[in-house]
Amino acid sequence: MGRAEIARSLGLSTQAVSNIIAELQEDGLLVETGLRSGGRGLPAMQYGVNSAGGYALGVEVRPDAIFTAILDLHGQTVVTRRRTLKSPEPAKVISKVLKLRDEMLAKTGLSEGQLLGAGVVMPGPFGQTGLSGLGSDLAGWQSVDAAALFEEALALPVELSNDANAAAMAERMALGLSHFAYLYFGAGLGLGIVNQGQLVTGIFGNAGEIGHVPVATPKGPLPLEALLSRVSVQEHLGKGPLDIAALGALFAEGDKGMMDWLDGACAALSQAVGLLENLFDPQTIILGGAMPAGVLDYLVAHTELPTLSVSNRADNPHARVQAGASGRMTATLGAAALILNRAFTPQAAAL
Amino acid sequence: MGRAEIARSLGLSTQAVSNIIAELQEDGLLVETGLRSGGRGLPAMQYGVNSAGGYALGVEVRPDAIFTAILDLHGQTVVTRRRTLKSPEPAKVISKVLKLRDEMLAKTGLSEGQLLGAGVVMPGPFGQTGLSGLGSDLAGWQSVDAAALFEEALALPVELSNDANAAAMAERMALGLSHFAYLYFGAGLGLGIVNQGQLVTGIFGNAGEIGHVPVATPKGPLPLEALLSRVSVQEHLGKGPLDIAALGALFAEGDKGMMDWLDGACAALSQAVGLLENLFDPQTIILGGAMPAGVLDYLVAHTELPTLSVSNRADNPHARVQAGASGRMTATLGAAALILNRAFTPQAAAL
DNA sequence: TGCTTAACTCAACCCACTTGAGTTATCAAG
DNA sequence: CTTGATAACTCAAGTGGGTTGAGTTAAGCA
Repeated sequence: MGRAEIARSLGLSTQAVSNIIAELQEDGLLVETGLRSGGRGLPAMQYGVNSAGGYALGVEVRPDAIFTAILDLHGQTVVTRRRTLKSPEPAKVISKVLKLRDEMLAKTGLSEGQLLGAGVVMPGPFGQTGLSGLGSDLAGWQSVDAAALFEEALALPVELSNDANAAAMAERMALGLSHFAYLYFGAGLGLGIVNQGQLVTGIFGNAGEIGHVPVATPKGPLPLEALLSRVSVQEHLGKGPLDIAALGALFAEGDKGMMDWLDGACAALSQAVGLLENLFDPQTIILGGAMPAGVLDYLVAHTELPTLSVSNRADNPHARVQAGASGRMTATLGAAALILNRAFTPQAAAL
Repeated sequence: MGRAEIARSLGLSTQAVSNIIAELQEDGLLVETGLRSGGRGLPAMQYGVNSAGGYALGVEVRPDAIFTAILDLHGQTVVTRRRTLKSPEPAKVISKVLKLRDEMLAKTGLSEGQLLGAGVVMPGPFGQTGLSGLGSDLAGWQSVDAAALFEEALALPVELSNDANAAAMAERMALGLSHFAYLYFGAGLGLGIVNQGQLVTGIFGNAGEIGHVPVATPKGPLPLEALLSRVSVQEHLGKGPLDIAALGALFAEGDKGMMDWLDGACAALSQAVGLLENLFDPQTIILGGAMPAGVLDYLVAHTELPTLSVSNRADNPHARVQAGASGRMTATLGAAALILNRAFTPQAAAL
């Protein structure tokens, strides 16, 4: 955008914008991106964010592994790292994260000072809740203030979030949506809710625990997670743990068990879609996370969209359900996106 | 609060606060509320909002009636009016609303200029959706820009909302909660969701359509609204339309049909509570609206709270479910509260 | 009685932003 | 090719909402 255009959209004078641009340019956060073509008057000098003006660190802590990534200001992945973990004990996690950070900085030639902040993803729910002890929480972290711990160790501002919320914010950056629900395939099934561009986190950051919501099946009500999650495919197939590539291969060859599971998953998803649409009135519902892209696409294509829904309207410009980013690193990249999102969106302190 | 206290909590200098207070006092929005007692130093002059500094108009349009109210800046009801309506045709509604406003102004001796804005409540969902034509929407309003229409007719800023959201905001003012879900008994069952002090409205303002969410019953899944709403009591009792007083009387005398209905309602509410808690992680869930207070209290007392919930935690300072304001005017007062809420909370324009 | 504490005022200052006039580069009509 | 309209941009002076720091007042406490 040019100065005048920015000024109009911000309600400032062009002079003010000029001053601010000069400052940001000096700090290396903005770069000229060429002159505007066509139109009357003096051609406007265009500006854009300098992708190298700063970097965001993303950290995902899993029970058995740590994933890290660095994104630039354009949201492009600069470098990623994965490391297995013997035990998720806080002290070990912290030292491993520091090591991975240093490795990534060394490899890319970046300095610690160029990191704007760190997004940290950990399995929720946070604190002692009625869902604790179901295997989804992280041993040794129940009574630890994780955000403060990382903040001190990394000497960076930290945003703590669960996997689904982080992945949702990454998708928000990519698609520019303001209202959506994000169904995230992790160990179980997570949900990120974005309303007016802001995450709906709940009072303790535990919003979006959709996995335990019951859905109707021919055999009676079952938790959504029992029909729509990686664990549920694996149990349905009965071949033990399978990684994304293995699931993708089974899907590609049209494996009977897989297609069978998909039938049940589509039925469950259809109910979840109805629920989410009627509760949140989103622009769209996005599926993403640790699932093969083909499976996500199949779910999107074959899920029956409920008619009894506020989203069943003729003037809806978005697909009601769509596939987002897939793969194992989705949440890690989303963690870093939390920092970018914070840097780029205005926050009002609510009373 | 005194100047120094305000300055600290706002991060401004005392001088800046002094200047602003002087201005607000001149405009009649602030009044001195006496000196602080006890403590060292010069006793602080306390200030509070002048309840007579402005007034908010609340309008609720129903298929067969119009309710209006005026609240002062403390949220106190100044005057209310009800008028039946033969047809909810836009032109008739507008002229009736103007008449009611003038009546209320005349009765209280207020002037039009003292009204800060109007909150308007209409039955949702807004626009053509998959839930249209189910009897909940208002004839003649489907393709009308209601907000603009009221804005022009009343020459006031207008906030348009559905009944549940409006009632939720009224409750927010009263209880000072930042995260909660509000189950509102209207014709059907509405839901208002507040996260970080802001309403979760969805992209078209239709969020919170919980009435059609299925819940499990011994006879198979039924819409929540079929078990937990005024219509459902009436159908269960089979005595035709009953007003709040009649329902309250039946409840007081322990009517068999009523207690029977309450059993089913509690079971349904229990499931709804689990759903809302796991999706939103609220501080509390509030029941309110057009139901006798006794019935709301009974529901709160006898609903089994699900254990499999993120809200089932020892350190939760709030009751998980509680009763809010009951009665027929709840949403109307909530409409006016929308204006007060807007006046008192900072809004960040999201990109 | 005198010291400490704290709220508040006064007056000078600061800085982000606006205002208004002037400059430059492009398009389009004569 | 010339001329005028259009639009982005710069320069320099001005403005207002805020800060800063010193001084004033009134209460509690030793």
